Amino acid sequence: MRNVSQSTVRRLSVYVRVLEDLERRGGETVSSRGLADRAGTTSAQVRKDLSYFGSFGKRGLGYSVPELLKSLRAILGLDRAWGVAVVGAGRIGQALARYPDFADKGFDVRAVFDNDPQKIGQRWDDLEVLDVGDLPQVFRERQIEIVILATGAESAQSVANQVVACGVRAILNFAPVKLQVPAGVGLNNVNMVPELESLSFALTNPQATARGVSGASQEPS
Amino acid sequence: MRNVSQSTVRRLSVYVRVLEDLERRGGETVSSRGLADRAGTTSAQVRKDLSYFGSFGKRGLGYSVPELLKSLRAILGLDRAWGVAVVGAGRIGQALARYPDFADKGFDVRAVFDNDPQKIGQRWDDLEVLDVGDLPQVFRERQIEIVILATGAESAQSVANQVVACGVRAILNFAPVKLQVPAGVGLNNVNMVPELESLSFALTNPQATARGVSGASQEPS
DNA sequence: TGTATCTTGTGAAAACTTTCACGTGAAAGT
DNA sequence: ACTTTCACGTGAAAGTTTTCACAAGATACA
Ligand SMILES: NC(=O)c1ccc[n+]([C@@H]2O[C@H](COP(=O)([O-])OP(=O)(O)OC[C@H]3O[C@@H](n4cnc5c(N)ncnc54)[C@H](O)[C@@H]3O)[C@@H](O)[C@H]2O)c1
Ligand SMILES: NC(=O)c1ccc[n+]([C@@H]2O[C@H](COP(=O)([O-])OP(=O)(O)OC[C@H]3O[C@@H](n4cnc5c(N)ncnc54)[C@H](O)[C@@H]3O)[C@@H](O)[C@H]2O)c1
Repeated sequence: MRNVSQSTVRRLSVYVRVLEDLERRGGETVSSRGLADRAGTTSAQVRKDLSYFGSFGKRGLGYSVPELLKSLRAILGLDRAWGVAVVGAGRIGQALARYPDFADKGFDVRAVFDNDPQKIGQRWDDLEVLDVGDLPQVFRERQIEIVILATGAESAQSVANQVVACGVRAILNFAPVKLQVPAGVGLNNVNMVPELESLSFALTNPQATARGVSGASQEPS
Repeated sequence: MRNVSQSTVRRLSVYVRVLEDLERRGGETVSSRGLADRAGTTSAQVRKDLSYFGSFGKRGLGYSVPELLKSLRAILGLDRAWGVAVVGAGRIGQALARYPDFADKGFDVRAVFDNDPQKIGQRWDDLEVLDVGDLPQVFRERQIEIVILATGAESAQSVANQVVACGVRAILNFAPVKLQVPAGVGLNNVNMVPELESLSFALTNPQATARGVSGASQEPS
């Protein structure tokens, strides 16, 4: 398995979601076409994506829903729980720390940190906001592997440095800064402003945005 | 200007951010290289991106910071204010509605809606949570053009239908569902779980994630 | 004026991603 | 057993995006 593109990985996520849904409904098998329609892509794309990782289907029949789900979960590393910490207990940090979907998907938020004495000690559900000074110790104790960074932009780089120094190798960053992290550390950024700006562009330049979209299947019947 | 790719538009956003920063520091001109280094891309990419929209630089000299900023703002539609509404006054809706960066960038959150009587009437800063039943009237009065959709997944499609019926042609969706919208309506999705899953993949398959990244300039000196 | 230096704008090439199309194996029915 | 149908897996083709590389315009300075 070499050189799998980011878009493929993102689509695998979607396939997992679709397969979970099918399994819940009692579906036994699904074809690349069935998967594609529900995931919003094409059957060829589904087969190509899966082919990077092996052969999972039966010719003439399709894929076994539970088996493919199991395989994809293993590929994405979703067959285990991950220890997650949120740093920055502001509005977005709170929304994220208490977002139930994370735990459902195996991303256990095991700690929340802030450096504001007003915030430290607050209890949210079964989480307590901890002092960012205790971060190294707590990270070790609670086996934190993924950090959700939700401090203000000015502190983001320094927090990133700290958590990397603690051995964390994956950061989901919400602060609007381009973080510098050493090679080998995974970094994904979530930026809302560019999302709005891309909508602004689409509204301003309707002709440059012919993108079909919406509703119909991607391929001929 | 035909067929500008989504990635180009996203990068234009970044260039605007970098240029604003340069302008604040009093920078007069910048080269494609200077812009690229700060934006995390390459000089050729910068020039190519800009070339879709015209010629903005002076050979031998680079780009005038204020002029390029003005041009890019016009291209992205950021030389005006947009009327934004948040639907769904839950945790994430609240964080978004009160996020000061939106207003700074010309995205005016002019209304927040919910359907929960407990939520309706709450005041946040100078926003009041309104009844989603009043949505059509308020949208007309306050000239809402972009909707941030932050309800639970089950209501998302029905809210989308409502706001499209009110003439809204741009939606930023936070609910984890694939919304169906008519052609001509811009739709961007923000999904946190796939972001975490892609980190999980990177942690699980380090060899498939050789991506250099981080710190150094993208191009030779 | 001439020359040296800089950096744009852009075709062409390379790299990457998606789509096509078909050989092949598996199942079902006659 | 044979035929038909289905749908995977995969090379090859098509399409898209990024990178390369260079001609040409602009400035600076002797
Ligand atoms: N609110 C949103 O909807 C939203 C959306 C996208 C991105 N963001 C970004 O997320 C970040 C947080 O936004 P917010 O709205 O929650 O802001 P906020 O000010 O409410 O929260 C920031 C929190 O981080 C804490 N903090 C600051 N420095 C810290 C440090 N060194 N260590 C630990 N904690 C520290 C602060 O005490 C505060 O509680 C910002 O960078 C913002 O740009 C916010
Ligand atoms: N909390 C997070 O960090 C987070 C992150 C990413 C995505 N999301 C998604 O955003 C959405 C909201 O998440 P949340 O954590 O804020 O949940 P929440 O339950 O706190 O908020 C949802 C709000 O929407 C309101 N609502 C429901 N149906 C409505 C309708 N038809 N019209 C108007 N309002 C309606 C509810 O009354 C509630 O106030 C969910 O789809 C969630 O999956 C949340």
